[in-house]
Amino acid sequence: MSSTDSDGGIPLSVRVASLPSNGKNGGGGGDGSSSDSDNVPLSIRSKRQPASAPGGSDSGTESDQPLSGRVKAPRKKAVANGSAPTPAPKRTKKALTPKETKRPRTAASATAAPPKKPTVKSEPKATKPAATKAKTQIDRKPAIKAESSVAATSADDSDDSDNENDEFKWWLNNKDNTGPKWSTLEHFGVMFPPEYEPHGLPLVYRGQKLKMHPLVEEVATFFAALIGSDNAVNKVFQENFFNDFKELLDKHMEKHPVKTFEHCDFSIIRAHLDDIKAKRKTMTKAEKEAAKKEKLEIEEKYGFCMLDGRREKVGNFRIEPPGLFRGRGAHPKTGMLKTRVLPEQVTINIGSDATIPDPPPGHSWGKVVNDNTVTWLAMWKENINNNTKYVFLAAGSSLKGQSDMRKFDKARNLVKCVDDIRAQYTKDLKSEVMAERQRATALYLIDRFALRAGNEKGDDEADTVGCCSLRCEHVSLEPPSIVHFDFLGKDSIRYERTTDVDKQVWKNLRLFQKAPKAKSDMLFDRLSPTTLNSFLHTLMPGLTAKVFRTFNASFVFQKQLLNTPEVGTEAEKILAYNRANREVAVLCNHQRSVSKSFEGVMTKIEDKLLAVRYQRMLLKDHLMSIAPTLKKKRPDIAQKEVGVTAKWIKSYLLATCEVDREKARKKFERDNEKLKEADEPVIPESKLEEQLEEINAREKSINDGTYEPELPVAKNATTDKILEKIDKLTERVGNIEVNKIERDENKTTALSTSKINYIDPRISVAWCKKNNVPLEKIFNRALREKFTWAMDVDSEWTF
DNA sequence: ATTATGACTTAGGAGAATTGAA
DNA sequence: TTCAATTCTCCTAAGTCATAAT
Repeated sequence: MSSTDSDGGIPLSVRVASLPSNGKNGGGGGDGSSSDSDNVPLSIRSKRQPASAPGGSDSGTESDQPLSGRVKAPRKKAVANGSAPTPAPKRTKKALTPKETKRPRTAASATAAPPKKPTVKSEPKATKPAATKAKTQIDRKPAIKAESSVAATSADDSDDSDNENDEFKWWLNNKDNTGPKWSTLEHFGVMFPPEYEPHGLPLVYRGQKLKMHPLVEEVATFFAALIGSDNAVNKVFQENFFNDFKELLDKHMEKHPVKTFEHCDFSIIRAHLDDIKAKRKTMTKAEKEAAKKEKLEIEEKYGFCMLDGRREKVGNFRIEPPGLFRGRGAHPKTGMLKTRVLPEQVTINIGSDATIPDPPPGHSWGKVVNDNTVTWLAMWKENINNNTKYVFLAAGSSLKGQSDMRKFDKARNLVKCVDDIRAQYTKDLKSEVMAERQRATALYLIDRFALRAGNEKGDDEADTVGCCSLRCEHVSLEPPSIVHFDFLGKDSIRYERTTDVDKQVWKNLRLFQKAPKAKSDMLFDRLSPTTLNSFLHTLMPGLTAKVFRTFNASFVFQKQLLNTPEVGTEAEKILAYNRANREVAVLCNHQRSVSKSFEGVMTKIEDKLLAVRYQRMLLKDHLMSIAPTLKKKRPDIAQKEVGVTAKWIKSYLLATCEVDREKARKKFERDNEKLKEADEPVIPESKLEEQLEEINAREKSINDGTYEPELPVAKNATTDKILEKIDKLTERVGNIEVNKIERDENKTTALSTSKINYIDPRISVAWCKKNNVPLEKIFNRALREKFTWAMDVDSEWTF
């Protein structure tokens, strides 16, 4: 988002008067760059990059460079003696923070005790009935009054706080975010995936069937399930998989013959998996019902917790099942075996007064803590990268909602000071101090192009970068001020873009690339996200690099929404909304893979559109012949239909013949089948022949040019009726066209990510109110739930 | 000062569920 | 009703950033 955007007639009351960014114009050089950014043509979209490096476009040298071989640029000018060449000893600090590990409580002693409710310490209202004992779900009724829900919910007049009423409108109190995250917390722990059930099917090795130990078989089955996916043909994936697979073979099976991946044939197992899948498809209604019910029961139990006495939804209560690690892009560890998580590895976080959930029979929890400074309910370490996995509350929960709102408020705060900040970094672009100049340049990129901060990554991860970790090879310059970016960002999504930048920025980039730096050296060698962020803190409390992304996304969105037609159908308004959304998605480089059905679908839409136009044409022609004077009043009926050529009409009509024949045959078969079942005489073949003959005649007349099309209205319809029908068709044409345009523009752009994470929902709510568009057209259920806190704003609210 | 860890947000893809066209 | 296409949900990887450990 550029500076010019900010003055571009934005009605935002919030904007601060002066535009330092323009001030930069004065300094010369700033201008050109800023202007282009407001309407980034969609064509700049970058493409997803296949598994290898991006290819530095210009000299192309590096694109096939092995990850590991990459020379990491010396951060901080190689700070004295190349001390500790990275890999520092892993350590195992533990000792979870506050309180103490609660009574470890063996499975035996805990037995069947769902959260009993003597929950709260001091609260008198803790009326939990003993009845809870037998329940399998967390009680709906809050055990305690949320003490914080003060005024807002003040209608909390106890008696009937049961349902709707007790909805906790936390966003109406302005609570600060410091201090503990909760005071009481009860939950049922986590759900473990089912044990592996061996199928006993063999691996085929060099043509020989090999029955495997269950633990080996399980892993073989993981691979079999991926046959047909990109993973299965990825060399790194295969190698990593095979290493772990082989290790298990060696461990569990004496003298097995397996030596190389290439000779392994998993197809028998795969066939079995396909079989299971097919079987599942043919489940009866009753079976489906039963499965659904079971799922619901589980969700009812593990899916909720009691947080400060309120029932809240839990997000991912399932422990991740074992499988093959599917690292994205060129991840060095992709394909490795992600091992099964045992209860002994899981830490439970729960209120000190709550009943500790039972671990699965015969097991115990690794640890139980009562840490109310964090929001997670459970935690474990995953074996691939030694990362911590958490069980958090769902997106719609109050905890998540609160931090979400805080995030957007912070971004909104930036609206007020962004002009000053831009002025500051524009000035710093010319700083004598290298570190400052780099910082300013990086900040410019973050602000203009919504780049991520770009933390350093290890050699055991995919080589992706963000702003601070850009290497010289990722940026190529072209005088006088064109920059070409090409690098892999988060999730190995390629960022590719050619654009004009501020002249000083361009000069700086050239300076930062100067010899003796190599292509693989860091562009910003005097900068790290830490230093950048601590500088940002001095400009605005809580400001970090990522706030710019949120700010710019929401700001651009709000600005783009101004293109909503004031008069227009709902569809047109929604199109404008989605376009604004798309603009943001493009800015943030949110991509998705083109669905395989895309081309076909587009053709179909095109055909549908022409078919409707053809219908409309027939009616118009008819009207012109029976009431030629009408065209004075309705000039549109004299207008030609675009695209409906004689050639198209013919092929269309012929195609209908084919379709109709097919239909007739199908119907014939179906009818006869029914009759057969009912033991009644079937319709003779001749009947079908008759119908087909009719169609053939039609086909012939089409070919002759003697065919007289049927009108899509009754023969004796009045002109008014016909006009009415024409108007209906016109509306359909409009809708199809809108749909077509939108779809094409949407091909590779993912709108959801920005909608979920970057665009302040209050902008959308206000827009809906202003334009009379039902919110459901914009936000699905999950979004409405996630953004409850945003629903109250009025139509004039601005970001 | 630097690195490691911890906690939390952001991300795209797979598969399930729903919707729409025939 | 049936099938295909679209949308939604779930899943979990991959980021950011603050803070603890060294």
